[in-house]
Amino acid sequence: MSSTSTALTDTDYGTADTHVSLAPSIPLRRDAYGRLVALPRRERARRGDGDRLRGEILEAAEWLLARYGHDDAVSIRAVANRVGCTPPAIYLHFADKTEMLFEVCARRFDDLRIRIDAAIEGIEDPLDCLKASSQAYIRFGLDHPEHYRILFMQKAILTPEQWKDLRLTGVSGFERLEARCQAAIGSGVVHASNARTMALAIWQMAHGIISLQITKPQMDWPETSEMADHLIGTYLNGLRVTPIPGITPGK
Amino acid sequence: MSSTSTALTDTDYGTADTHVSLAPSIPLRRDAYGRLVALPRRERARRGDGDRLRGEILEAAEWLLARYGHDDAVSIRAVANRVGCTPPAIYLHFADKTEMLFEVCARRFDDLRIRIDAAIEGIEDPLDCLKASSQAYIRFGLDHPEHYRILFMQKAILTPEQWKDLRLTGVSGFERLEARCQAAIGSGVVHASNARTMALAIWQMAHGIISLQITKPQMDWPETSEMADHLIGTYLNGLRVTPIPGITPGK
DNA sequence: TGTACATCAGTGAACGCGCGTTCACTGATGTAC
DNA sequence: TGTACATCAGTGAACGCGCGTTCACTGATGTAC
Repeated sequence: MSSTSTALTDTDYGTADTHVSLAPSIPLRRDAYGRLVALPRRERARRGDGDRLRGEILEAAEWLLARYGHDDAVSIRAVANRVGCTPPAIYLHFADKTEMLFEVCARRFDDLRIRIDAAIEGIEDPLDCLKASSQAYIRFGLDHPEHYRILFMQKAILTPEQWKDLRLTGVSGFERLEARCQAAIGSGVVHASNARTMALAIWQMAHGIISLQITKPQMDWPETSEMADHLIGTYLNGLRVTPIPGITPGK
Repeated sequence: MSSTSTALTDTDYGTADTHVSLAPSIPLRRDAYGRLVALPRRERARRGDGDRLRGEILEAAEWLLARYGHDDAVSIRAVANRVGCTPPAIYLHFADKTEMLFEVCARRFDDLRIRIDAAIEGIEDPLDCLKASSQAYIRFGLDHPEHYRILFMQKAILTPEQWKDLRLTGVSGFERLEARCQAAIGSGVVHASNARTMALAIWQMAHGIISLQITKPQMDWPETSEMADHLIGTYLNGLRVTPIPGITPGK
């Protein structure tokens, strides 16, 4: 399903409570998180194959993000350590740390498009289509909470160029959502002032569901897809030209 | 309106990492790194008056948060510098940095209750009441984006004890929202399965509006109260026992 | 077939920084006698 | 009315850490002649 897979089953040089099984010849030390990390051990790429390291860096960053659940764990040094190169080598492939992190997240979000397309395939009814795409978006966000946090829940650590609306809306799939809203309006099922307002509303709802659940996991949330169905379904019902009286969809 | 006012017009003694412009009468020294820092200049509290510093610390933290717009600027050292005491003095009043930050935010959120009460005063219709309280919540969040970010948009930097549901829901006013939803259901205007689901939905919508606007201010958002009216009004319309066909409230 | 040389893919060591927190101490102030 | 003493409200100096980034360098590899 995803193009950049994160193998959490990879050897984790890991936490203090696990037994570490490494070839004795590999030099080790502990970093700030108490992880045992291997000192540089990677073989340098053949000439002309320099981009190999770029991919390995992104994979390592992805792994750290998934393993430790916070981008604090994705420092230049930690990435270099996991890759088996030295910190400066990262600067041969990325201008700075921000660019590296952005690339990790943007890559992951490439899958979103695929997931949404799969979710709405074959659905004729424009409202069902909107519900299905929202469900897919929400599921995706909760499946990749760290990527979602970095891209959509943080102060703009990313440069303005990276966050030009184009890229932002491209990554979140906003334009395509807007098109689906336009289709719903065009079909005459709903009565809305304009597609943009409608799309923003749906995005805000989906974002609310995802982000509150990410920041407050200890709350006793109802099952996600039911919650989403209730919220988005009820909103769409409220827009209907012939609404269904007081029926809470999905309940 | 707020009990702890932050005077942004105060002299800015700067954080350690910014260029410092100080009144000439204030004694200066250079720290280990050559930075100009203000010497401690606060007079120590009289005996029995030790809690005075506690208040000054909270004020300073509040000021830094507002001035620099990010809690990165609220370091123990920066707070101490602004107060005119030394860093260790802060530990006489707070167990650690997290507790200090939590107190700053919780204090601010005491005002939320007042704002919501003022917003719904005299409103009879239960749906109008829900709309008004949501509007107030959203306005409050956008008026204090940093506090909102720290409490509701970050990884749990706060200890579990601080985030026991009790405190969380108390701070956000969730229980009172739930009561208003129960009132709406009781009045027979809406048909919803239960008040909790309804309250969660409204909270998610309000949170979506606030948090997306905080993280993506560069997007071309419609006017906030209109947006809120559209979203929450349409949702409530969808729940109505006798819904209004395709009318987008507030548009 | 050998050799000079440019280039690629990095390394090693450091710079300069800020951070939260601890620990031993101090000087003014109130109080008991 | 004076004085020993406990306590309060702090200070000064350091510990130990990780961070992003830069700069001068190096060794293997391919290529031109």
